[in-house]
Amino acid sequence: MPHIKKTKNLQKKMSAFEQACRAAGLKLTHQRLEIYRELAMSSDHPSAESLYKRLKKKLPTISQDTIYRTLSTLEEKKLIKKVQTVDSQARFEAQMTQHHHLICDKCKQIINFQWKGFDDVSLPEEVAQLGQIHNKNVILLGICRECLEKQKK
Amino acid sequence: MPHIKKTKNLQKKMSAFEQACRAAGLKLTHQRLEIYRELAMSSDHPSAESLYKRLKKKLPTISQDTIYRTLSTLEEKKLIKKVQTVDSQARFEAQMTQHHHLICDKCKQIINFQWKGFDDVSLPEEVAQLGQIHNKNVILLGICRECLEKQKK
DNA sequence: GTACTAAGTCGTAAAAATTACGATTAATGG
DNA sequence: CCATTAATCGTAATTTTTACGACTTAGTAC
Repeated sequence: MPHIKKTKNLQKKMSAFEQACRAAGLKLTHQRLEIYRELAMSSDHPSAESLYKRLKKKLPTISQDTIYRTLSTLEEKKLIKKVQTVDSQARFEAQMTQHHHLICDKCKQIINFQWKGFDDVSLPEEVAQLGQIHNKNVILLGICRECLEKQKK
Repeated sequence: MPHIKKTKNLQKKMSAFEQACRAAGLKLTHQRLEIYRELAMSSDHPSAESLYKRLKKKLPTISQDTIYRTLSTLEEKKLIKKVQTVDSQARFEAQMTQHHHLICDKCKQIINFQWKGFDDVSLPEEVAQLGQIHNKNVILLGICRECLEKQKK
């Protein structure tokens, strides 16, 4: 029953999030929880704008300010991540475990993937000397499987 | 004499750029050439805004529209690159040879580096299957040497 | 050189994305 | 339950990017 598993997973994420908020001194407001829940449920790395649209269904009075402010405080506290893109809209994800991104040139979709082989390799000495590295990530640009299928038709 | 070498280098870049423009069917306007020259001379991956400011000294009447439009046509024709960042302003570079970026959390500087070992390694099968990959890049997040020195004081 | 034509530019303004503000509301610790 | 203080709302300002029509210029052919 994959659906139930997913639900349980979300519940786990939510309680971990509540813990983390308390640890960071952030109040557990309804809006903050809902913003995080929405983001944690999304696999498409939504922008602030699209989160706003999705959340208005549940919370019709929520303001854009709340979305933007909440996203940036959560990012500051390292509870969510801002994703590197070339587009003008910033995009976010709740997935905090080490992973990498493939960005589709056509549909602008962002796909997560793992690459343990890369994670394990250490930087060449001359690169390591550039500074103190906290994070090492791969970004692939190309065309996703979905868009390739469409092209065939 | 490093300065002369740099100048020669720039001249080379400029004539290569002129060739490329002709090949792409782009007219060689004064503004377009100056925008490219400014970008090619910059190693700090400037934003449209800062290019605008720098160029106004030489071309006081240049408009923002021209900068933005030129940058996006040049990017379309693959003569320059838009850099992936998490900040709200897009940033650009003229450096087209394969390289990677270190982004400093403190000063937001973007530093180029080479990593041939990474460039040569091929993607794991399960990653390659995600789509047609055109580009594979590393992004390091951390603190640059310069900012580390400052901290010590 | 002159004239033609399409592309490019300028000045201005609109649109899109993000951030700010004061009044009000709600969460937390006691 | 109360007080304190962070967080939210509604609205508006700011910042970043894109668009529009009039005008200018580069490229080309004569």
